Amino acid sequence: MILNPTLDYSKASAVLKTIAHPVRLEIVHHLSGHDSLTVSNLVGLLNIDQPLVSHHLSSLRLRGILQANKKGKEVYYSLKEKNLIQVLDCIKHCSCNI
Amino acid sequence: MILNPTLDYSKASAVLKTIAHPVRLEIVHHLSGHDSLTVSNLVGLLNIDQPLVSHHLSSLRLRGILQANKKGKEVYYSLKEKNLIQVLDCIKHCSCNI
DNA sequence: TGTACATATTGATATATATTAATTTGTTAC
DNA sequence: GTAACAAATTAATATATATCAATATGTACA
Repeated sequence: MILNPTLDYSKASAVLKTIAHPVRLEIVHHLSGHDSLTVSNLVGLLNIDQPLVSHHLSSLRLRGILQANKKGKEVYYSLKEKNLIQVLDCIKHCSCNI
Repeated sequence: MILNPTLDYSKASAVLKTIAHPVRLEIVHHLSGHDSLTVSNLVGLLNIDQPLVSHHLSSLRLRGILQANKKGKEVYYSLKEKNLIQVLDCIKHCSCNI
């Protein structure tokens, strides 16, 4: 365990930038409450077009935040970077929803 | 105290987007360790041009993350949204600096 | 008043990101 | 094979953001 971590501003800002979008934030939020969800599941939950959901999913996956798991026709997405649950929770509890 | 807060994705993503930049993240980080700092202080710490520092400071101020306090020639900036310290700390402790 | 200093603003340009529509790929089951 | 479905990709366009250089504003003090 790292006791006195410092901040790599570039890396940290890249992660924040990736989740700093209403749709991607909602995706991460939904996935923090489920083990995994398919693209269709998310399309239903988010109520936006499938290609757009796929696009956001792929950018989240490319940056290592999600992981994809193909089973037949469906692709199951899950949160790879579990630490983000803590970050979301912190944001949720903060009144920083200015 | 709010016990079971939900997430306003638009607001939360706007806040995250604002701090999701290496320079602005570093500014917030420095200010989380000091009561307040002048623009010159920050120019020295960040080692980038003054107009660019001012520009980032003003965007952080406009979104309610920092507050400015003019004393003579100098402007003292401080963290208005103290909850962000917790968010930064969380990011720092997470291995989510992918 | 005028000079020096701290900070902010503007305009120009470059770059990144978001969104939509249309199409494609891949899988299952008939 | 082909129809139906799930998901991904592409291309086109719109929008937002970052950066730099130049300049402006505001304050203090000789």
